[in-house]
Amino acid sequence: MKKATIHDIAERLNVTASTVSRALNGNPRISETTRKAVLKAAKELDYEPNQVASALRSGKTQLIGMLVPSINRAFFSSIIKGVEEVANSLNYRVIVSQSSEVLSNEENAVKAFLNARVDGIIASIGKNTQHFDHYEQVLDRGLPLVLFDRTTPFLQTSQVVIDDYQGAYLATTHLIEQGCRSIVHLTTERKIDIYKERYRGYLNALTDNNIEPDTSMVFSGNLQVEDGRVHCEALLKQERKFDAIFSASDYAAIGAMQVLKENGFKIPDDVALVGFLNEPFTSFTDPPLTTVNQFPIEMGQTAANLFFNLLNTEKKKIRPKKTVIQPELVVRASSLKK
Amino acid sequence: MKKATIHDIAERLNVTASTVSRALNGNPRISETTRKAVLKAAKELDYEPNQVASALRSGKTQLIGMLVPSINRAFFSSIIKGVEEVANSLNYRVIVSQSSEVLSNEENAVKAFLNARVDGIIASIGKNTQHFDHYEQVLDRGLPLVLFDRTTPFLQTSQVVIDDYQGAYLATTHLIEQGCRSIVHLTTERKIDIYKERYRGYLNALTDNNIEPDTSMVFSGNLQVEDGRVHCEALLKQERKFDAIFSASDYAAIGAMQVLKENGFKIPDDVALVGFLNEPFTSFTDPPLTTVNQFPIEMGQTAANLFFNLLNTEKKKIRPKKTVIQPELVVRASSLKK
DNA sequence: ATTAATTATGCAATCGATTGCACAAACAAA
DNA sequence: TTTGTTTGTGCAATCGATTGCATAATTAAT
Repeated sequence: MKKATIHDIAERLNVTASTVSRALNGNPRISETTRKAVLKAAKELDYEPNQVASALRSGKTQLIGMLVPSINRAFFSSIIKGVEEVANSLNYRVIVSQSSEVLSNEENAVKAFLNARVDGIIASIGKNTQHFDHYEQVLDRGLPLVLFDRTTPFLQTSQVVIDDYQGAYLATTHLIEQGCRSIVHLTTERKIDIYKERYRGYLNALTDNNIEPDTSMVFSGNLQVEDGRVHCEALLKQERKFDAIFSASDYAAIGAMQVLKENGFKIPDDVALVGFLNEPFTSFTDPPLTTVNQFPIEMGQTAANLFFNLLNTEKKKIRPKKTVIQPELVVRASSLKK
Repeated sequence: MKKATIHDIAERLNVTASTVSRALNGNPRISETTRKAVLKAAKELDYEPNQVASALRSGKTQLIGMLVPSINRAFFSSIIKGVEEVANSLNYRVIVSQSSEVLSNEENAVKAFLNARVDGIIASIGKNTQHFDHYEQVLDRGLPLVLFDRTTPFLQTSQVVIDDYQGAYLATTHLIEQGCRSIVHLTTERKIDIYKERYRGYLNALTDNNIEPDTSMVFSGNLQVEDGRVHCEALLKQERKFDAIFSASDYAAIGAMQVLKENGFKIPDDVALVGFLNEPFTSFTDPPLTTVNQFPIEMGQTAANLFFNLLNTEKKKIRPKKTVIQPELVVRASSLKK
C-alpha cells in the first residue's frame, strides 16, 4: 500500500495538486472551506509530505551536516546532542560524520554533505587540518557554515568557542589561592589555538600573582593518560619541587594522579591537581578531579542557533559572528586544601 | 555560480541527459567513447550528482535514520560511531535523533525519518516503550528496521543484543572464583529484558556453584550512582554480611565503591566489586572497576551490517536475524584478590 | 448594467536524475 | 539483396511538490 500524495488528495476533492499544496502550506489565497476539506482528506488518506520531492523543488532539505573528529568522545557527543535538540525543535535533521582527525575524511564528509544537499554544515576542524578549501566551497555555495571549538581564522564564518584563556586563568588562579606556588603545566605542541590560549591563561595567572613562570615546569605531549604518567614520573625522578599540576586535559591529569598516588603523595595536600574538559569520569576519580567545564551541550545549542541565524539572514547582510562561552571551574577535592 | 547538471554535460557533448546518466552509472549500453567523453566533461564542469533528485526518482535516499535514547551516553555514542563507519564506507549517511526515553519523542523521530524518506531505521527502543505501532509502520512500508540492545519480541525484525545472561554469569562466577560467597546484586525493576537476563545470569552462576541465592541480597533501584550509594548504606546499616557486589550498571557500582571506601572497607579484600557496561570511567576509579564490556562499536557495526543485509534482500526472502554478541569480563583491581 | 477589483483556483513548467520503450545505424547471416 | 541481430542513443514519462502566471468566479463600485 503506497503513500498518499497531494495528487490523491486533489483527485478525491476534484481540485488540483496546486490547490492542495497551497492549502497545506497555509497560502492565504486558499478559501477556508477548501483548506478544511484538504486537511480532512489529508488525514483520512494518512498523507505525509514527501520531503525529498519538496527538497528537490524548493532547494531546502531540512538537513544539517555535522562533522566531528570522533562521535564517541564525551565532549563531541554532547555537542551533537545540543545541536540535535535545537535542530529537531525547528524540524531539521542532523546528519553526523566523523573525520577521525584525517584530512581526507574531512574532505569526503563535506563533499558527501554537499551531494546530499544539506542546508548547511556545523563542524569542528581536524587537529592537523591546514587546508580549508573544502570549507571554502561550502561558503562559495552560499551555505551556512558554523565552526565550533576548533576553529581557524582563515575562514570567514560564524563560530563558537569557549574562552580557553579564561578557563586556564581561573584554574591557575584557583591553585594559587590554595597556596600553590610551583605549578606544573601539561600541554601539547598542537597547532590549534585552544592549547595556546590555555597556556597563555596559565602564564598570565602566574605573573598577575607575582610568580615567575618557569618554562622547565611546562611539559608538552599528547595529553593522554600515558603522557600524564610519563611527565609526572619524569618530574619525580628529577626530584623537582612542585605543589600543583594544571593539565590542559583531564586525561593527562589522571595519569599524573595515578603516578602521584603510587608514589605516596597526598592529593591535594602534597600536590594539587586541576584538569580541563570536565570529562564524565572526573567526578569518579579518587579524589574527584577539579576541572574546567566547557558546557558542551550549550555549545552545541549555541552552534545550532548561530546556524539558524545564518540560514535566516540574507546573504548580503551576513556578518560572521563569534560566540565565546565562558567556562566554569568545577572545584573538587583534588585541589581543595583544608 | 550554479552547480552543473547532467543536462549541462549533455548539451556540451550534443547528447541527451539519458546518455549522460547512463554513462555516469556505468550502464553497459553506452559506448566506451561516449563514456569517456562524459566523464571528462563531468570533471571539467565540476559536476556532482544531486542526490535529492536521484532520491526522488529512484526512491533511495542513501540515508539511515538512527534513533537512540540519548546521544551523549558513551554506550550509545559508540554504537553510533560503529554504524557511521560502516554506513559511510557504503556511501550511506546517518541521521541521528534521540528519544530521551519519551514515547512521543520516539514516535515523532520515526515519523520524521519516514518523511525524510530514509532507506531504513536502526533503533534502540525507549525504556518505557510498550507501544510499537510506529515501528510497525516502518515494517509495513517494507523498510529495513534493526533494533539493538533494547529490543522487543513484539517486532519481527533483525536485532543485535549482547548476551546479558552470559555477561552476568561470567561476572558472578569470577567473584565466586575469587572466593566470594555472599554476593549482592544491584538491579532495576525495568521491564526491559536486559536486566532480567543479568539477574538470571547472576542466579544461575550462584546455583551452579552450590550457593543458595538469597533474595534479600538483591536490591532494585535506578542503577545510578546515588542508588548504589543508598543500597550500600542500607547494607551497612543492617550489618549484613557480604563480600562482593555485582551491579548491573557501572554507575551503581561506583556509588557502592564510594560508600565502602568512606566506611573503611578495603576493595577488593573486604568487598569485591564488579559493574556492567565498561563505561570509560571504570578504568580511572581507584581501584579500577572490573566490569563487562559490551563492545558497543562492534555492536554498531553489526547493526549496520544487519541493516544492509535486510536492504539487499528481496522482501519475500527476508528472515529476521538475531545476532548475539558475547560480552567480555574486563577484570581489574576491584575484584582481583591477591 | 457595465466595469473594476478582489478572491479562489487551475495550468503548466520546474527541480535533476532515471528508465522503459522505440528506433536508427551497423553488422552478420542467408 | 533481404532479413535478422546487435549496439548505442534518443524520446518522453516519471518521482511529488512548488510556484509564476493566467483565468474563472464572485463581489464591489459606478
